[in-house]
Amino acid sequence: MNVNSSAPVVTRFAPSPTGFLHIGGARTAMFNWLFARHHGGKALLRIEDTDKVRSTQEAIDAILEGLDWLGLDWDDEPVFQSRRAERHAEVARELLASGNAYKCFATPEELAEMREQQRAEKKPMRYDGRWRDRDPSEAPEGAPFAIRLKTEQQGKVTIADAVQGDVSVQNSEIDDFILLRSDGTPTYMLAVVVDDHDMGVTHLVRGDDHLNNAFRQLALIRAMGWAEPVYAHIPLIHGNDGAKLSKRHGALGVEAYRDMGIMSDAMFNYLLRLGWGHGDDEIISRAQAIEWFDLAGVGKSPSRFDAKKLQNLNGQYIREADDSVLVALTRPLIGKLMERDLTDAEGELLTQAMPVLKSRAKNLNELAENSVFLYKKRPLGLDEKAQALLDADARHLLESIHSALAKLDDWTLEATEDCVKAIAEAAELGLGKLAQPMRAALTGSTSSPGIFDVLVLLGKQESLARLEDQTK
RNA sequence: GGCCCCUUCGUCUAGCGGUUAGGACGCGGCCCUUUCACGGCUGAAACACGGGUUCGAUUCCCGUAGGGGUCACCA
Repeated sequence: MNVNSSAPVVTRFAPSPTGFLHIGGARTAMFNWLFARHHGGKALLRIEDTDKVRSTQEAIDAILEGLDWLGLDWDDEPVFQSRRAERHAEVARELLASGNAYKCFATPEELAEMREQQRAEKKPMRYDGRWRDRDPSEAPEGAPFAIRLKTEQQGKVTIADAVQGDVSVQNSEIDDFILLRSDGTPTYMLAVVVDDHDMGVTHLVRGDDHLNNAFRQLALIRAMGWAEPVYAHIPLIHGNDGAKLSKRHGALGVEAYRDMGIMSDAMFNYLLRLGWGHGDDEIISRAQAIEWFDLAGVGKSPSRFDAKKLQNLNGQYIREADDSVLVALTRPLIGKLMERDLTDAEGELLTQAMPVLKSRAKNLNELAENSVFLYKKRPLGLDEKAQALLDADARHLLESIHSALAKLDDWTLEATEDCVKAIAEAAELGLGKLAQPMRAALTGSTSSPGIFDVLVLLGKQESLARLEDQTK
């Protein structure tokens, strides 16, 4: 039945460029890519830009960029569906010649009326086959016509879906749909089937909103006598309210998550685990994903997008990432916050600070924000909490800390810590009593990496100066 | 409305006839602690319902309910 199942795997991702690459599309792209890579096959890209009105170049760029950000690469050149209209029409004509399709002279108005009546009678709304057996000569001379597929009317079809299992539909449910419009342009149904065939696609991995279409497409494939692909209809991703993810329900473009400071690897991992599982594994690298991915692991029920979990995953990826990678990603963000580029020396400082910075951020933007204290110009502006912390007592303490620290020759974690602890003991105060004012003075805020890390990172001169700024 | 699909903690999932129903996020508690995080330990939390089949159902079958998808000369 599935003629192609033993052939080398070819998958395709076929977005229509009417907007950005949203989460659902991104995951579909990933699954196609993963499946092809797992089997050592090809992953192809096709831009379904036949809707001239809604398709835009900006959308094409956004989609390409989104895929690239996710680390998905494609074999061969992308196919643009709009450029293949002539081939689509050729197939329609072939079907007409072989008697598998026929001319339909019904006008759009006439069909609208038909549907209206069906609705009124509460009957299923579908083309009633009024031109199926009529002779074209009955039509007015030179009248425009559409070409419809002559579909099977008896029995039923079943698709052995790799995700959904066997799905059957009565043939009577499938009407004679249009292949070629009266203006000679191909419909989506024709275009997909022809392109998938011509591109040699063996496995169709797509959202299950296409499950119903599969039956129509299969009818067309059989009429042409072409090899049947394996279908894999993956459940949709729902928004937090359980409805299909749409722009209204927070279906953001993939680049929005990038701008939120999500790392590509984290996004990839999160999307992978949305609808697909491999035992108890949560953190899965790309390489591991390619090795493990299969259609059997794809769940049948829709899943909801959970931003909290994405954030958590992102935090884990940040903690595990190489400092150099994080520096490269964060440096431009800091530049934006500072409204100037970092110097090389400042970049070097970021590298040194990264180990103590990265466990405190769940996204790259936060990481950048938490880093700026390193580069702020004196005297530092203090945030509200820091301000409140520095009362007269605290400022006095800062004075003694400053003078003690000033005497240190050895500006290390150990030396500074010993020094401050000695002061705390002498004053019979907890370390926190000293550390918080110091933090306020040194970073301008009440939270930061360990205070001795800050001291060492800032260096003796800058640290003492910042402390002194707040003794007054 | 017709047709199709789905249903394990709030969420993502493991499970594929016999388990104290496991993990992760989130939530609560405790510990660590100079803040914030990290980390460690720990607690609450699920098989939608009703019938079968079976010695035994979360697991297989059938209904019910709920949810979703789809019904264009859009893609």
